[in-house]
Amino acid sequence: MKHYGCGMPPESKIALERPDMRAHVLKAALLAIEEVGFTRLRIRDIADRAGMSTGHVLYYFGSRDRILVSTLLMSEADLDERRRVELAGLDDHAALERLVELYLPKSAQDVRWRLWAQVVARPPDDEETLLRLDGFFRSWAAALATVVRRLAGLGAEAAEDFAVRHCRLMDGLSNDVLLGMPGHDATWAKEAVLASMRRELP
Amino acid sequence: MKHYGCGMPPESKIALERPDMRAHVLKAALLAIEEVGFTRLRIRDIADRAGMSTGHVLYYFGSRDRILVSTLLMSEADLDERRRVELAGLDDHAALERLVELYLPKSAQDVRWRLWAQVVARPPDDEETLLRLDGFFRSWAAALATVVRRLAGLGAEAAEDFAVRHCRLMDGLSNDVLLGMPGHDATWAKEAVLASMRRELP
DNA sequence: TGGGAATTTGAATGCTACTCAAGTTTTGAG
DNA sequence: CTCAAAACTTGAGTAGCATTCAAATTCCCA
Repeated sequence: MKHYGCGMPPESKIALERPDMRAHVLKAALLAIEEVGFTRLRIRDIADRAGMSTGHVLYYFGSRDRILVSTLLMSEADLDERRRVELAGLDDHAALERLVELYLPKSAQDVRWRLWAQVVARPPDDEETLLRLDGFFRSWAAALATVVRRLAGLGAEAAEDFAVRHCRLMDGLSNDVLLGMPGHDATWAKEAVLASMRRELP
Repeated sequence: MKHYGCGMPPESKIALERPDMRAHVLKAALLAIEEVGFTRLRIRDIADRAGMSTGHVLYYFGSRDRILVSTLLMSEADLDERRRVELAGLDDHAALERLVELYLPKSAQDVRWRLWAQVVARPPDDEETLLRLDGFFRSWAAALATVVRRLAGLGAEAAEDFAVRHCRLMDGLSNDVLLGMPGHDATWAKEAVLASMRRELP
């Protein structure tokens, strides 16, 4: 677990010397978002919680947007690991439901999903970051494909197609959860996905 | 076509007297976004193009966020009308494809979708605006349901379910288009949706 | 141990949303 | 028609934020 982000010192040639410091800042960022809320988040809030100055945070990450996308990458990496651990101990039926729960936002304030919304609204311009984000999506789809393959005896290709379509569906449903659309809470989203899955699975 | 937004003068009791003025500002906002780009958009850019002061724009709309959400509402209302007109002249098969084209973003810079991304990242807090946004979603789903009902002879309920699922799928795919994910352009998104639709339609 | 590179700071900069006091125009009651 | 209240309009002012930067400190290794 290292080297999440993409920032670098002004005229950099080589990434910074202390990846620990970067991870430390990103954890502070998560904490800050939870405490002050996403819309009120200032770099100052992150710096305070990381025990350093605002200038120093920007020295490592270059811009506010890069802090946020790096925080998302860390958050996805952590959840990727957590998913692996949790699903290993469940039977296929329970694993399917748990995967959906882990993927979807827990509420309109869900930090990981607020970060996604932020990144979609102000996308990074470097391809490497985009590919890393896509990698996490693929990891989710692969995990879902594995589960439904065993669960429904689908072929590899059919399972992959099913998985990708339903991950995209969850992305779409998440928009409404993030908007706080009346009646469209986390439970609604979960039921909608599972209903769609049951259409195709026996 | 009137009364798109939700802003009001400071201690308002009644909405502003000149809805024309509001529509005028919102058209200026669309123009400004196209010209200066979404990320660089300042209220000043909108005010200049509307031929008024920044203070006046804010007098009508209250905040930058409200301008943007109102612009989205206008954009959706226009597209709603345009969809109605265009689809009326097409056979069911062509209408299905055209509806998908109209719904999806045309590129990563698609103004309507950039507005959606912005609104999801900073959601409005008043329920009325949320319900109006939801109304446009429902309108899209209803239009799609009508087409597939005729096209595939589905029952009303099945068509509605099909339509809602595929609109959500398009929402999810749009995220990748907006991100500028390599290879995931407007054409990719369109093909992905149509492929999913063909799975269920004869 | 000396010096260059990396790190760290917080004050300065600059930009932008938002406020406001002061006018101008519109409206409608009488 | 009259005139005062309400609505409208302005641009200068305020405040808050991301970002820059010059200077100070620490680290590294030859």
